[in-house]
Amino acid sequence: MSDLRVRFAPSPTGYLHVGGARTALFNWLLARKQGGTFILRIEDTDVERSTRESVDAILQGMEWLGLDWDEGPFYQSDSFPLYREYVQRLLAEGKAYRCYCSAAELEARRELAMREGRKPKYDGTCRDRSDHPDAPSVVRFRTPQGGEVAFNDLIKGRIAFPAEELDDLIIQRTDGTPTYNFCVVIDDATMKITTVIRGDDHVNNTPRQIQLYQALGFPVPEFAHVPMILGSDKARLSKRHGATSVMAYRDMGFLPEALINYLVRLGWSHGDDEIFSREEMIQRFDIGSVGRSAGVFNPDKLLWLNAHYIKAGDPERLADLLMPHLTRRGVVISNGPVLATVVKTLQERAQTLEEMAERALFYYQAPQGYDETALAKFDGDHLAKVFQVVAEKLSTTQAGTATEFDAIFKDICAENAWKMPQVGQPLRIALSGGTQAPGIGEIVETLGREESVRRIRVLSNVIAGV
RNA sequence: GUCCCCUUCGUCUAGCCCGGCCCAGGACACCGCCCUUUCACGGCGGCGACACCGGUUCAAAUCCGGUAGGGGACGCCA
Repeated sequence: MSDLRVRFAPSPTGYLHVGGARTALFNWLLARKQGGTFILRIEDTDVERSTRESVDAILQGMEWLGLDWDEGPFYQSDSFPLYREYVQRLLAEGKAYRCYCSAAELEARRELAMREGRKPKYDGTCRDRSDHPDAPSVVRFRTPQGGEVAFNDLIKGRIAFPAEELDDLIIQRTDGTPTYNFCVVIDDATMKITTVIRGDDHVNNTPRQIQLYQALGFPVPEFAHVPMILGSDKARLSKRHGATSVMAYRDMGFLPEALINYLVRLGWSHGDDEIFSREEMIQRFDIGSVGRSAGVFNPDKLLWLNAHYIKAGDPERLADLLMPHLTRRGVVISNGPVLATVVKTLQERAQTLEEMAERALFYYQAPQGYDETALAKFDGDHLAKVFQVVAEKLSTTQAGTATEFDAIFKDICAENAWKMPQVGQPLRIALSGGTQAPGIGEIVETLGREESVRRIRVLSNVIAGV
């Protein structure tokens, strides 16, 4: 056990995306490695955009990935009174003040500053006013001026900002609700977070948060800013690069362990290792080994990892995970082969569960049509002969395993002076409708002799024009 | 515009802190060959990078300086 306390703090304005998932993963990994505490906090201070659906989607994503939290989920919206209290305190101590500038005025000044090439920061209009007009106001933090604010980032090293860069940020809106930068500080402090691991896009917020910690008399935690994830064009990853939602990957037939493995290697490495079990990840993870530069999301590598985990996966579990993909295709498996045995014949041939479902279809639905061009490579007489011989052999044999069936097909080849492809291809077409399928011995074993013979006779009749 | 960050194969990265073992290693993708009962799996091989310029040094991917490029932030969003 250690006193390390980390948190993942998403805002519920959408689903859990891969970037957030990776941040959550790094937090989780560090907590598990050090025996610390992983806290889940929902940052819903933006009442306008936060939704219950998003919260559910995020929790669902976390659960699917197996990122379990020790405390929470906590909702910032439950702590509004607490934030108010701290705002009052800063106000009373003169560390914050009321600002009566309207949003429109501010916007205009920002634009002007921008156009004149100046930093668009708040000009301090209300910083020292002593009147108290009866008008709507926000509360601003009186940020300390002079010197620099620096911190030692666990990933990026020392980062320093001149204090002049920091303006008086709003900590409480006109409607009385607190703003993000203020809430995180209060929450991280009261939740005794020791290490803040979050996205790169927060580095600029860090110095102002540090000033807030100091003004409030809280100890400053450590920070680790993880680089962003980019799309193939090196722009921030977004929907136009493909799926970004964690759950979308589940629906596309990815295994959670594949996504996790992919994500942990995006920005972090341990020598030349590529495959990590959950335990290995926890054992080897080290926040200091996270790279400093942004990384491009590479779907091909994810696919490769997924194929790896499908190959290595337990057929029973895979069968369970495959079910929804089959159901979506209207497949009823009750009258067909046991799904786990079907899975075994497909594990080496599918990169995703979706692909596996597609390839599994023929086991449960006899071919409605046949690959004509593949069939055309053989003449009718040959086909008729092969089907006749095989059907006969199959209906009389005692064989039951793929190996035994394959031996039978070899014998048939020898007896008739046929090459294996001359027998294998026609059979595959009769059994599955096409040429891309498992070995014929495997198919016969899982389909069963009876059904196999039936399918062979059906094609045989089709060819004979019956 | 200002501030902050980043820069090794197409991509993820090892190496960089503690210069020589690196004419730079692994993985994905791609190409070729092999295996083969189709499709895959697998095996073997190939292609392919230290952003640029200068400095320090006997020696630099590794240290220093600059340039360029990319990204992020600048909100009564988080």
